Amino acid sequence: MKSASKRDRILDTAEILFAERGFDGVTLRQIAEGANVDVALASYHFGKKLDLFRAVFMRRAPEINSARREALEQAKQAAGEQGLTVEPIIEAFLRPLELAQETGDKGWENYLALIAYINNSPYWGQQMMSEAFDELVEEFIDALRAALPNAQDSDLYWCYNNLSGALTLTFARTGRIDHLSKGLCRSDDFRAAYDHMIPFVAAGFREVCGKHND
Amino acid sequence: MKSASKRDRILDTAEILFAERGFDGVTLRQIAEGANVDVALASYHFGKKLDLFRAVFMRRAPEINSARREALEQAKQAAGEQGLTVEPIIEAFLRPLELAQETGDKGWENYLALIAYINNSPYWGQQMMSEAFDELVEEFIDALRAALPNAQDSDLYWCYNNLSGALTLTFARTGRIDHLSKGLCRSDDFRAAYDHMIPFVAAGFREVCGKHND
DNA sequence: GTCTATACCGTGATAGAC
DNA sequence: GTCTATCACGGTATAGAC
Repeated sequence: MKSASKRDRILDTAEILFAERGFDGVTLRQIAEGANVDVALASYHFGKKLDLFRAVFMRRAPEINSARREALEQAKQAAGEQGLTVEPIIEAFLRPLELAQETGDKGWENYLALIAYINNSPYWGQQMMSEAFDELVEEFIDALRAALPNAQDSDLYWCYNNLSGALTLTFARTGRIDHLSKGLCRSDDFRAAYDHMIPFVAAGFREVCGKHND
Repeated sequence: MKSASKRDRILDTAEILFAERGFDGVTLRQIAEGANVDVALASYHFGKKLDLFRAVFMRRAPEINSARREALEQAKQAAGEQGLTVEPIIEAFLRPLELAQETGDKGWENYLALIAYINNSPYWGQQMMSEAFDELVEEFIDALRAALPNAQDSDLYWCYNNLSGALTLTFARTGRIDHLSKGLCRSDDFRAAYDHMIPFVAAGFREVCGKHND
């Protein structure tokens, strides 16, 4: 937290703190202290506190979107003529997030926790999440619609809601599952989380959206 | 917000505000104003701000736990000899929450949003959620273990994690699904949410935890 | 352009007087 | 059981140094 530009250090520190304590739980002074810069520098670069928050949130969103888009494209290629099925679509939506962990980049882990905070916040949730991710989510819904031709649209969206909730709780890494399972599961084990989430979610989609398909 | 005792008015107002803005997003002065009491009265009754927060969170937890426990008991009765299957267990876990909406009690809706906030917060999450709900969750895990005799324990807990995330995102009523679905789904329509969540989650459990059962 | 020091003024939580 | 007073801390604007 010394080598990067001051502007980046502010973003990095803010990311950590916002992820941990939310928007209101963090002060600009804490961020400045963590980034080793003057209090006023955040305002200089980003304007109001909320603008800094948005800047942190929007910074990494495009990277997630392209990684997911690329994974979906590759899955389409691999599927070829017969078209995509549910499982690889879900896989393409989730697996790119695993890389965030594998690279050992703490910044990414914090960023995912920040998504969890925003996605579950009635106050910030709708507006920011939609702005950052809805366009890409629509592409995945389209793919799912094609894979589940008898699905009603409302069913698809409700199923996506289930997926989104399960995913972002994992992002939050609250440690609750560690305690509940007496150490059997660790909430920071993204690999295990996705290994269980993908078949879980795929089965859910098929059950709810594939009924008239039997 | 005038008839109840001042102590209750503080709890009710705090519940609304904490649900909307989280712990740090709310001030004691706002709570006092909303409850029409003096600023210091909250401290008198509850001690520190965090103690008030805990009091709000712990107030309704036992009611949820008994409603769920009772629903599980009834499902067991109904199943009789052959024992419970997955679906009615999930149903018993989720349907009691629907009553919160049907009674039109805004307090309950706010309380559920508060659960969403806590469940997805790395900072408050593990400790408070576990204290309030883990004992009962273990009873449901036990029931699921019996219904899915070939399941590994870690699989059960990961699946519960998916359930928990999907459920609490619904609690949060962020309005995102409204926007994403262009009005087709409404995030405050708990009935529809559970109608889709129950088969979704049940299928997920069977898929992940029933594999060796085929 | 990038950054620091400082000052402002409103609001925060809380202790102690009433 | 209630209200007041206090004081630290909040975000932000500004003036000017590098």
